[in-house]
Amino acid sequence: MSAMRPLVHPSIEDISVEGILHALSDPVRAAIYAELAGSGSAATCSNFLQIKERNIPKSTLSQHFRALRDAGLIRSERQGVEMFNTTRCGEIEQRFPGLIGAILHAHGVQAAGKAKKPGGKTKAS
Amino acid sequence: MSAMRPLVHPSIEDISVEGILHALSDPVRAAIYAELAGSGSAATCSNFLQIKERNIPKSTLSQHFRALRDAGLIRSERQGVEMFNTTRCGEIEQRFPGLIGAILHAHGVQAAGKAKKPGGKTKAS
DNA sequence: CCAGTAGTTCGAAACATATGAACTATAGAA
DNA sequence: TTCTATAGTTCATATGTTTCGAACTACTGG
Repeated sequence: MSAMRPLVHPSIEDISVEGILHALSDPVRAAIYAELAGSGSAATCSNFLQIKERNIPKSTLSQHFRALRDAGLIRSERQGVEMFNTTRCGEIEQRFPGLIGAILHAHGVQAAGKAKKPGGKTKAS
Repeated sequence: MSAMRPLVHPSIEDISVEGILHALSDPVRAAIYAELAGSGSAATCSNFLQIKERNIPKSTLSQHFRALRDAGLIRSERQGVEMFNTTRCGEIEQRFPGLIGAILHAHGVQAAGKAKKPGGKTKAS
């Protein structure tokens, strides 16, 4: 029982901004996506069992990859026993120019800031 | 009982990309924010009781404004019995250049697309 | 002080997310 | 072919988040 659904990728027109933002608003998914986009090459799920100094259970990782796929951010293809995941940056750039670049850049800025002052807090109003 | 907490705005350094993306991944909040950013002027909560052809209950609206405020996207100030809300676009642009612009632009692209083909769907793979 | 308006808080229901255990899918060895 | 190992998925459930009506607070002008 409980068949394994075939992989579904939304067509480019069905990709929504809300979906993209939601998918990338999770720190683990953002890190996975940044890594995939940065390397420019394909990677398997289990390359990310350790990320951001955390251990992610593989069931959770699987869900994260599904979220990225459903949002239209990545394309996943089975090759033997593994899954190869690549970003769909190019397509998304066509539809929403500058979006992915700005988000990745912002994540970079934030990471750089954290590295400089590890525990820094300033007053809020 | 149940005092009313004073308004809190995160300082610019405590604003996170994840927080911004999460706040703007909700269609209602995205619409509110786009409106605020587009007009460039202040607006009260109840200006948005109708938005995107939906009626939003005011308790829900209040939570949405809180989410935007906590994410650092807007600044709210009480003036008499009303709240005046303005975006913090300028500050965020300093910290995360291009981010807000790209998101607002993407929302614009998406709205334009929807207007053209109201029920259009294409094949998924 | 009273009534009216703007927004907030509370509590419960509806929805979403994370994770261990059990599963499917594939490859290669025996 | 059957057995074993590896990679990922699904399911059940516990935990967290979101929504929204009802009741509240805060302020203003009689």
